[in-house]
Amino acid sequence: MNSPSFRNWQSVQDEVLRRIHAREWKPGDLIPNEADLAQEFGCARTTVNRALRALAENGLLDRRRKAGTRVAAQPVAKATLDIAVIRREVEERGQKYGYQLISHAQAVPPLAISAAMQTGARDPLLHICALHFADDAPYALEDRWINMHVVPDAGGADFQQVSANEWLLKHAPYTKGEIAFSATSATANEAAVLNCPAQSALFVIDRLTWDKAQAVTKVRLIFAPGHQLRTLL
Amino acid sequence: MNSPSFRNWQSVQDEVLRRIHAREWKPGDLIPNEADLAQEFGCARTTVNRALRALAENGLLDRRRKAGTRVAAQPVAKATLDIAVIRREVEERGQKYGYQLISHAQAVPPLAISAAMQTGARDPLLHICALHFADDAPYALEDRWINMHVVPDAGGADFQQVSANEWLLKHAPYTKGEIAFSATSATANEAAVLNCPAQSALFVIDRLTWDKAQAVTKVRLIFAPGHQLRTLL
DNA sequence: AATGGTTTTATGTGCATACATAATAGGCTG
DNA sequence: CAGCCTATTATGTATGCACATAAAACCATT
Repeated sequence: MNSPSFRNWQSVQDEVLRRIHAREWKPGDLIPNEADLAQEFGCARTTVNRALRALAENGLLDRRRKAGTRVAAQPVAKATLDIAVIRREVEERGQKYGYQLISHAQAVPPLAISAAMQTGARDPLLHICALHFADDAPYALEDRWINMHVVPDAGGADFQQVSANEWLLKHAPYTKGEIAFSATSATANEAAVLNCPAQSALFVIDRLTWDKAQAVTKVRLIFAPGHQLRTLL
Repeated sequence: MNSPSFRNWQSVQDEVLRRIHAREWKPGDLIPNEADLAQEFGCARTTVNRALRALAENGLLDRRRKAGTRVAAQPVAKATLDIAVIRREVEERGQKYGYQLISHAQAVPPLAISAAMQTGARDPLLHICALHFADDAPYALEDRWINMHVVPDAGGADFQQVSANEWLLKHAPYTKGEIAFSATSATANEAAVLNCPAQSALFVIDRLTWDKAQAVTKVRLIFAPGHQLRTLL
């Protein structure tokens, strides 16, 4: 059986994947180098490189210069979550999106907030609370602090109509951010707003975004009971 | 100001990022085509392509043949989570890892499990419960079902010593999987094992992996209170 | 045997060129 | 004007070549 010739990087990738799954190359194994594979597959080294690089980005291969390429011993599953605007998230489930502003004011934030955002302990920030609906049922509660020094325009925005979630994406660019997922027990207030029993276990997303060295906004999204965030591996 | 010449794809990427952040190219805008950019930057089109492709993979650009490249209107934040083996997760926090098997038996699973795994309603599966520790405190509770038709070797494995979590990664390859994050309220049993009050809000990861068309394993990881899953954007 | 410098090697990247492919735009025909 | 066909265009990718770079392996010196 002479090599059936793999002429594009996708098919090279598929063949490498096949060998990994078939355990011809086991976790931890060193695989042949690019030049050899290229010859075996009857294609250019660039093509093999492209395929292997893609697999390495997905965490299935470990590559190091000179040391060579080996099958990842512990294939760190890279779950790529798409965190979209809430409106889109709801609409993509085929539900009707609704939005209601709860409060909107300048205030000096709790220390935990100003510390995380690295703003002065007495600097006022714009504080916004809003509720997102899916088919008229509460979907998520948004509790957000905005650094007005970084986003001065936010003062003039009409958060009755457009959610801060959406407005910021369009008007406030960020260079980096961090995101955390956790669970929280519903406070009396949260339970009332989300229309669920107090103490319910709720799924939470905390996000903090930065523009260079300045914090742009910190937001906590608390989802109604039963919410799941899913993705494929 | 003559172009300072961007000679590698990283610097091209940086420059494109700068323009996006500086709003020279706003969300939704069509940006110049690869050939033009290549000329402007004084590099080959291949290099520009590499840079733009990487940005598109990160969701910052939308590219379509002939239609061109535009800045993503709603930069769907792609959070890439690294789901590692629990032992590594704990050790990377600088804590001591511990593991204890709770139960290990063949049993006919609840309907919800056999349905999700698409096994026969009366087919027995291998059921494993175990507890992971960090610095001697309960860290996560693992509740797992294994399809022994797909992983026959699992019968002989010593799950007293090695966690199923780890054993499977090494011995059972999978071709695809799904993962879901949510919150749950601690049952009396869970509370006892995790050493926390009943009704505590707990963070949960559900994972189901497949080898081709057959389910390999379905696992629920319930974390001790306060657990956060974090990543950078 | 420890040390430090040099060679070797596998991956990483850039470039010029060619062709493939998707999708729009434009033109032709009825 | 609707419908179909064709030309155009931007991205996608394969190739051969060259050189860059990291890191392991080797060797010589002390």
